[in-house]
Amino acid sequence: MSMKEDNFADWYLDIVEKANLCDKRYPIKGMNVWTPYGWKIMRQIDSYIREEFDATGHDEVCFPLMIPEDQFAKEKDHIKGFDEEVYWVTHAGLNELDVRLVVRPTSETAMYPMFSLWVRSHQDLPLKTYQIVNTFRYETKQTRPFIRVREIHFFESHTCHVSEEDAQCQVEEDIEILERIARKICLPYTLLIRTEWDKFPGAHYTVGIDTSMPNGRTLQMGSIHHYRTNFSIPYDITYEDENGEHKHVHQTTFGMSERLVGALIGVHGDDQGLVMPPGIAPFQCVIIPIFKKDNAAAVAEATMRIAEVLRSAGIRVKLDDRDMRPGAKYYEWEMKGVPLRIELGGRDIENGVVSFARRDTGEKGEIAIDSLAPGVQLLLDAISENMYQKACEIQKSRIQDVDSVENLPEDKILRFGWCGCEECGHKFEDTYGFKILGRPYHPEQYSGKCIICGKPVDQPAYAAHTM
RNA sequence: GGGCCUGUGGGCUAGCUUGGUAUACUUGUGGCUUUGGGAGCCAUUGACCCCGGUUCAAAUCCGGGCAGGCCCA
Repeated sequence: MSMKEDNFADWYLDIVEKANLCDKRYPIKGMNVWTPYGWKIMRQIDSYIREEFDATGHDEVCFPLMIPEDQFAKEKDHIKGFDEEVYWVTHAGLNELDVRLVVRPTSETAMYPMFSLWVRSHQDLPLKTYQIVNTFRYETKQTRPFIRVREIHFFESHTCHVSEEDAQCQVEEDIEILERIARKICLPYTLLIRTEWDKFPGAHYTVGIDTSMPNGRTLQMGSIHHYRTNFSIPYDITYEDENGEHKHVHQTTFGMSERLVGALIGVHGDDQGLVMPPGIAPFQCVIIPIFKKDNAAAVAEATMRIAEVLRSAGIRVKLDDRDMRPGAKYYEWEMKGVPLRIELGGRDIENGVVSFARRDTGEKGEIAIDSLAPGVQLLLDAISENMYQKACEIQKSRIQDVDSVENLPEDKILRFGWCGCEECGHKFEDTYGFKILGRPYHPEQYSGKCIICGKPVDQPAYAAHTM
């Protein structure tokens, strides 16, 4: 039994520590320091997210961190949902503030009063914006790096549309973007419409994006919300249509966070450490020179040359020329999850090759120096594909159909019948300790009976223990 | 929300029951040496979470705080 499956909690913290992804010693619970390697990973993910959202017509913005209390409280469900987990600024200098300030837990209430100024005509729509900022939530539960923190590195897109249908199209576009991001990070996911009691406060509906972790629990990596006019009414976001009528906009949001980092650690890592998906690895390939006393200069020169060849082919390369034994470097870069290691020594130079080792499979081999860049690219693509397939298989194997409440498997995602009523839902959750993740966003082939009341249903529900 | 456990150099850790000079390994730094899977030798820096209490004396006992970890709802 591997450490990863056997004791996920210790394994996870060990990897975070040894790969040096963050420093947990900052003296505020749930607020960790992003150290260089961890931040490089986050930045790679952010860059790709930016690329995707820019390419689909979204504009990046950046709103203030603080929100006046009265502005925050306009949407009643929203304030109720966040009441117990926001940070308050109550003083400034020596004065107590007349209007307290909320430190944003998410930015709807910061943005929407401004949106009401920005949007006047149907020509201003759709309004598609996003920002990547830190948000704050006063978590009272146990915190864990990247997975449950109080200061959250957060992506959020916010859009306004002329109609519910238009907003619905935006949800569809978000799902396409999500698919590309998930491929890049090699993470499988499920899209489930959350229960009424678990949806985002103020939303018309919420689609949860979950992935499965090695301890059998699910981790929500993000969510997509359709707000209808639930926010545009209290925040008065209206436009004038072609006929001169004033109407409320329909809104959506898409949120993702640093949990993507937590997910990729958990899904891809092994007992040797992190395994980074090539798509977002800060270093896709590390080059390690193998010196001998008499060939040091020639080897150093050759490694610099191949590093340059790979770099100019657009590959993110680290040349590790530190004065250490090669074995020590292998262990270190394996821990950090670099997808491909390239070794170059006297023997390789003579043969006109470089030696490589794959992080995902451990496979070793050689690449002819003449076709270095295409050879490396081919390997990176193969690693990415292999990681994705492997993760998908594992995720699939964790979903289990159940048709009775007898002997529910504790470490599986349950697929079962639920009539959809709150009474049966709460009864199921409270009695068996699973959380209902929701019902599929994309309808599935299904016919069964509600596991509680026995009413026939044509769509399944999913439930699991969550991180 | 409820319960349990823990806090000692950068990391990991001994010592705590029974109060009295703080242990090992690792890392860091300087040097010599070495490089196809964690090399070796020498020298050296570096710690009892915070506040209060008990005591001649507290890492050790007591109370509170902060921080970390686990389990249950």
